[in-house]
Amino acid sequence: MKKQPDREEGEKYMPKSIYETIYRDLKQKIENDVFAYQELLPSENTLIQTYNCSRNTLRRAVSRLVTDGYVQTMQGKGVRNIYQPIAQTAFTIGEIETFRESAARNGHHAITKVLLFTEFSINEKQALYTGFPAGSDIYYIQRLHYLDAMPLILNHNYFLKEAVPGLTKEIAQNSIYEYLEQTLHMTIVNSKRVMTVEKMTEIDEKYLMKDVQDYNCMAVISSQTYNSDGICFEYTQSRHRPDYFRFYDNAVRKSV
Amino acid sequence: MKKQPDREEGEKYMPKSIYETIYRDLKQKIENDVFAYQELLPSENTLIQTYNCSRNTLRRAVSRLVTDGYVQTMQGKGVRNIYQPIAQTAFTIGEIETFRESAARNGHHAITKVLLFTEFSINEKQALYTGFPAGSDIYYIQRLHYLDAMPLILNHNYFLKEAVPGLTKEIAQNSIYEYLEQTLHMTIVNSKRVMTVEKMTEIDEKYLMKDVQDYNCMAVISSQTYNSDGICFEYTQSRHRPDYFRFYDNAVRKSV
DNA sequence: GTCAACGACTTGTTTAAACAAATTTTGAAA
DNA sequence: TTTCAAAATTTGTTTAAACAAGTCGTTGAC
Repeated sequence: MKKQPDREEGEKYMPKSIYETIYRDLKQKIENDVFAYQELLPSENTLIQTYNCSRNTLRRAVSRLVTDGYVQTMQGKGVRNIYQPIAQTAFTIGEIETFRESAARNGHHAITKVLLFTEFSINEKQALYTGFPAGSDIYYIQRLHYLDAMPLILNHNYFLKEAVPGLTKEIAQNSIYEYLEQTLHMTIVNSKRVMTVEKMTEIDEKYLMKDVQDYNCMAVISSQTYNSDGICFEYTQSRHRPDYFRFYDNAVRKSV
Repeated sequence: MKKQPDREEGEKYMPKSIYETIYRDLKQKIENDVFAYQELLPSENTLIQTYNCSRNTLRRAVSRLVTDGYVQTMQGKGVRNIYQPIAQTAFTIGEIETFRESAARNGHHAITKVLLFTEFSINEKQALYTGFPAGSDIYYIQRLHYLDAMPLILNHNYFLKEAVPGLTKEIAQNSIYEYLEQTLHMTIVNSKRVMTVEKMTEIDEKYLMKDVQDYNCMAVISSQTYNSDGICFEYTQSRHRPDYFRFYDNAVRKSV
């Protein structure tokens, strides 16, 4: 695995680094049962020969599998496969990906409906929970996300206007992130999220919970997203229909 | 930063690796505003001289800060501090830590009450959601966790008996994890978790939700925990009082 | 046969070096 | 002064090497 080919214009995605190529290959092998659950993967030395790479590069790939909860390393013993496929209800969160991407990945059909598209300036109260300084000009968008014709998520988006110029209702109806990345060439870096359970609002009731009996709460994910300039350009509150909400996570024990 | 001293018996914790020492030092400096929000940290070369370590070791420390959402690296520019302190409601999840540890870290007083301590064998139905093979002998424990005299969490613990021998009601009342680590010398490695919102049960109502108005849901975290032998020795369902539940997370955008 | 020591093999940590890629600074030319 | 190209500085990727530490099987002494 000596060199990676350059990526061409419009070409399908290809990992730009060796360790990521190896990571994806191992991950795919684990998902497809090439390595059995609870069995040891081939040793570092073996995999180094398989991929013809250096030890550091291989270890870098494996360490990502560890944080994904796919494998577990044991000093002196080896690397054990602890991956088990999960029964998916509607879709899986866990990375930064769009509703569309997430739906497609799980074989569903996604539609987005824009309920409200407007602009205003952040006041003192909003500054507290959005993290934007008071007085900032923002786009405020309410969007309803359908999965297979069923409304599942109500999003309240706040986009910093100076960081995301030219946003329109049409873009919001398709994919805002596609616009950010493809047109504005923005690079999304990370997203700080807080998950809570909140009581249903009238808007929730009207758009999401008509058919849902008994529940009076929503699963809420509030997030602040940063781009590669270190600017927090988005605050979003995602209100999920509770009976279809699942959030997956893997926690690795740090040395105590 | 040439060598780390050996850890002595009963000594207070000291990181056993150089990169972790650096990670902790930088983290603490960020939390204490030694580096201002949105400012660049000193460059790699500067920090290498500061800590007298190699570039790889320093970069390893910084990469943990990235996954923690503390900093953001920008090729050609530098490393930007994006840490902002969070207003904590009751406590923070995000790592594998005990209720006691979590409470203490946030300056609260924790009490645990054992509601039920029993043993049985897993049946077919339970095998589905616990992940234990049918027929496994397990301890089943119901525990109520109080924070500052307020009941917040109701835990349903399933411990694999052969992996966790000698568990008693007394241990459950104190700290099971302390028993696992100190007495059984077990090493906890990782924990796969799923977060959902579920309707309140009679038990929830009886123990947790007497004073809580209007909510009819619980925040539920179901987790499977693995030890260093690769054995899933624990399945736990944690049912949280919704108005005090917060789950923090930082998602890093992987190359798209 | 038992047990300890050794060696082989595993993953974990650290250093060093070279090159790539992105950005900023410098400085010379216009 | 402005402009542009080169140089310096920054982080990103990869290789190589050495040693540490944990596990396991073998061997040999008893």
